[in-house]
Amino acid sequence: MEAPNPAVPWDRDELTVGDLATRSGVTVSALHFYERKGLITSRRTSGNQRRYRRETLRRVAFIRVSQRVGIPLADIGAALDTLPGDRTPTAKDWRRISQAWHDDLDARIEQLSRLRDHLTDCIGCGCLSLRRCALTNPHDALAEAGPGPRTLLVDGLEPDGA
Amino acid sequence: MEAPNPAVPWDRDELTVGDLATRSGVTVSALHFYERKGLITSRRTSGNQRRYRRETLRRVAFIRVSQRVGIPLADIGAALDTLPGDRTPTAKDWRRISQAWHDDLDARIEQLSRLRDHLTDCIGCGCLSLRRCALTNPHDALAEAGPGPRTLLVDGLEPDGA
DNA sequence: CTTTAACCTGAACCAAAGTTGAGGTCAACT
DNA sequence: AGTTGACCTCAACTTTGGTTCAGGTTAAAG
Repeated sequence: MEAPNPAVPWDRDELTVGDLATRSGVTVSALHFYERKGLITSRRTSGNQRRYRRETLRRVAFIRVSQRVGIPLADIGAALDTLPGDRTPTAKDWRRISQAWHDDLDARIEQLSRLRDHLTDCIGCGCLSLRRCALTNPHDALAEAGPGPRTLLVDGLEPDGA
Repeated sequence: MEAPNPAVPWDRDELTVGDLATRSGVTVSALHFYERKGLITSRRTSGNQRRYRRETLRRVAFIRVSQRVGIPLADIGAALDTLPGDRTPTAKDWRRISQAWHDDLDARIEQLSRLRDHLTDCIGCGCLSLRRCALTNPHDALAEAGPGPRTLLVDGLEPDGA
């Protein structure tokens, strides 16, 4: 409840983009980028400069942590959109949306572990490319992930003698 | 030892790009792409068409398996470059270079697990953005990975009341 | 001999997550 | 009043792993 400045230029206890950059450890260009993507928002001063609420610091922290966990920005944005718009998010809110990342992480760890085990088998048998190897089997559930190949591998390698 | 054709057009037991595509499950455009990147090689017929040795089938299988494990093409290429150039790679050769992926996979699983455990802590404490949280600590070894931020987070969030 | 399928090259385009640069404005200090 | 330094926008460029398209050639089948 301090005296508000008359021409709304500098509401003290808002952050400039530079402040936010320094304190979040994210570059200014990245903050602009996040804003274009709708992950954070700002008001503008009479001089068209951005001013962020302090709460934004926590949002940016969440974004960075999420990226570190391997979540794409689009998904992070979708999660942030589930936060209440009418009030400042609480610890409980953050806890809720973090839980989703935890589950995601679990799933990815499991998937990588399965992949590793298959790879171990393949190393053991020395084939690493054949129809009896799970890694190259298009009917394996793992084959569904990832962009690109129509199918992973096809029969007929072994008899060709390569 | 069948009779070789006089004008070298079709050495029977080489593969056309279409053959290779069908049998490896990789599109023709991707094969062209791999070749531009030096991951596979071909000879050309008198009519400028590609002909692949059967061995290439195994190379392509290795490429796809490696991608599935999450290795970038550049690294796959580097690994393939360590294969002997003077003879057809043996199962032992493939075993050797696959072992590197296995170790890589192990390391990534471990890293993700650590990340998950940190996240669990953060969910527990409800902070998910503060200096006492390992996930946002720039001095954490995990912070070294990934492109972009100069540092992950900085002190002073908590007292600001966001 | 003609038609069609497969092949060739090169250029343009896609997504993600930004960075870099040009050209211009705003704000604070001297 | 002038000079910094921080800010603004918009456009172009980066990397990775390809795809799609246009325009042209080759090869196999009828």
